[in-house]
Amino acid sequence: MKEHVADLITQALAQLRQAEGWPQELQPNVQVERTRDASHGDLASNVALTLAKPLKAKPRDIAERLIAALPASPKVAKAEIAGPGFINFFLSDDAATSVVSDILAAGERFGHSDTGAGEKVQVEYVSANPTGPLHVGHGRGAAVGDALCRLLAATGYDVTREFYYNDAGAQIDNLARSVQARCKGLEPDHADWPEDGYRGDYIRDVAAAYMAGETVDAADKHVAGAGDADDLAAIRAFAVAYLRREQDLDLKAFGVDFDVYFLESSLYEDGSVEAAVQALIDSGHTYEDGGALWLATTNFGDDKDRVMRKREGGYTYFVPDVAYHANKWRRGFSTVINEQGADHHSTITRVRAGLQALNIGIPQGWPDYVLHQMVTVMRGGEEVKISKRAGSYVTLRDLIDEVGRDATRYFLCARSASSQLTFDIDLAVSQSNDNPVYYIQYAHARVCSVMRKLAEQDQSWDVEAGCAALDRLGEEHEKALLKRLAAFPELVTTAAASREPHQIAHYLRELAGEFHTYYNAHKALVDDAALRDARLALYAAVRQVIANGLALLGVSAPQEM
RNA sequence: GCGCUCGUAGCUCAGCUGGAUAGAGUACCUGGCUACGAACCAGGCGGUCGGAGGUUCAAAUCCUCCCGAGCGCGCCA
Repeated sequence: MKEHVADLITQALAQLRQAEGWPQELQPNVQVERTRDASHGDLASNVALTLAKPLKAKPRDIAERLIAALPASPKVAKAEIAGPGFINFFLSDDAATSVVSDILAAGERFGHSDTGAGEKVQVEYVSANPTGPLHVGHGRGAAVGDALCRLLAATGYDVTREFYYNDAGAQIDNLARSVQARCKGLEPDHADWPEDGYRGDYIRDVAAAYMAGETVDAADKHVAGAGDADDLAAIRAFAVAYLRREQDLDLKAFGVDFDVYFLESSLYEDGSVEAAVQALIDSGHTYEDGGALWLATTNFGDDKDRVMRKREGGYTYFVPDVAYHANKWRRGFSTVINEQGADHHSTITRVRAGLQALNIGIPQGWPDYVLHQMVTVMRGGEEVKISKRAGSYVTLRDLIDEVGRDATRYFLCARSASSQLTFDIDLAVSQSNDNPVYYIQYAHARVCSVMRKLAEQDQSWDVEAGCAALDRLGEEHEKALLKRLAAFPELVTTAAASREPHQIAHYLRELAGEFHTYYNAHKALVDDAALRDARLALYAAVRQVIANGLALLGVSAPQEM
């Protein structure tokens, strides 16, 4: 509809270039937007305002001529000048109500598009180190990353979801030593406890399982506890498998899946790290200093050069990271989005610099990043920091157990990722009008309930009858709903393009609110059969869009609550 | 000190990427179930958009400088 109106304006402009002698080179970018205020019509354009300067004329005069030159359209009832020179368009009744039949015809695909044209996109998210349970921060990454994948898939991209396991670094050695210490009965405050060891209670659980000879199934591996407290390699393998399993269970409970689990260790095993190092050396951007090998990332915009190989030997984390991203590029992902906590933002410049240094055709600014800020958890007006399981932070499992999957997912992706998030447990668990998740789900359940009621009254309704009677919709509340519903497809497109799932959450709150208002103002089950059919069609359309929107967030749409 | 993010109603946050009178929820006050589900609705109260300049027809939005908050700034990952 936006395109249609923009097209009308463009035609009017073309005519005025002829009739009024307006300059041929006058080719403004015609913008048409949905209005916020119903008194401003359905769509509005600011072209006249942008033309005022080049034409040296008053915006309102220009608007007047444009309106006079607009071709007639069955979709537009009227166009009028408003304010400083806006042109407001009021849709015809047919054009406004047609969205209902569109929605009911498209079903769960309404709002979906082929914008992405099948382009391969990879989203890497969560990527937690296998050194402990997932915490709230990982939960935010999981909720945002998953919603992002759903948005991209809905807009026609071929999405690969990937989880990167940092299973090869010093922290894993630290994990192994921590578990070993527990195997030997040491407590974190003991003099022989490893420096910077992991102190959480879960380490004790891992040690106990190892000593008891339990078998852990994680991914495609089966690892049995050897029960030998002196076998560090065995402890290490067992601990990693154990914690991976725990994380997998957390993610499963959260309803988050991945297509690829990529192991950092595999980059060492298959020679990718060595190959990347050699390629960087060959690029001429490396040098030796102080016994270490450096990459001159300052050649690519970094504020200081970075160490690749330490004086004592061994590569820094940065090197496999470059190898990993080169691997992503070679797998054909023209777009890669890394969803991470903002505390890792400093790696962005250096990874991109490393990829530029490789000189294998990777564009500058590749890959994309979506960074989420910290989450603080509140309960009873106070910040919660302690978790029984982890010893130091609130785990994702704690949250899911306490407030449920739907509320957790909704709260974690309902805010813009770039803002710090306060997760209010009291609000999330409240089954009352305080809780936006239930508010939205309730709107969906309400429509289902009305449909059930209809069946109880032994009456029937179908899409065809509803769509045939749409001209009966004319109440202000109905117009508002129609307008809101019509905005959904472009919302999905812009939310995907700007990588902002929270836009969907915000939209759903508004749609649900308008539906509840309408529901209270007008009954659907009226004696006038045609009016009833039309209103039920609108109900069904609202239900469909709520279901589709919630699906993009990974939140369920219950039939009853 | 440098970099990234943020600062909007008492509180939690939107603000469609520069548009019209800055919006929701919550809290507080007032009303509405003999009702297609009250997990709901209607009304009221509440703002120098952190501050100051600048850009232009138009700035919460873009630029500069301050103030404040969070996160980074390792031969850790």
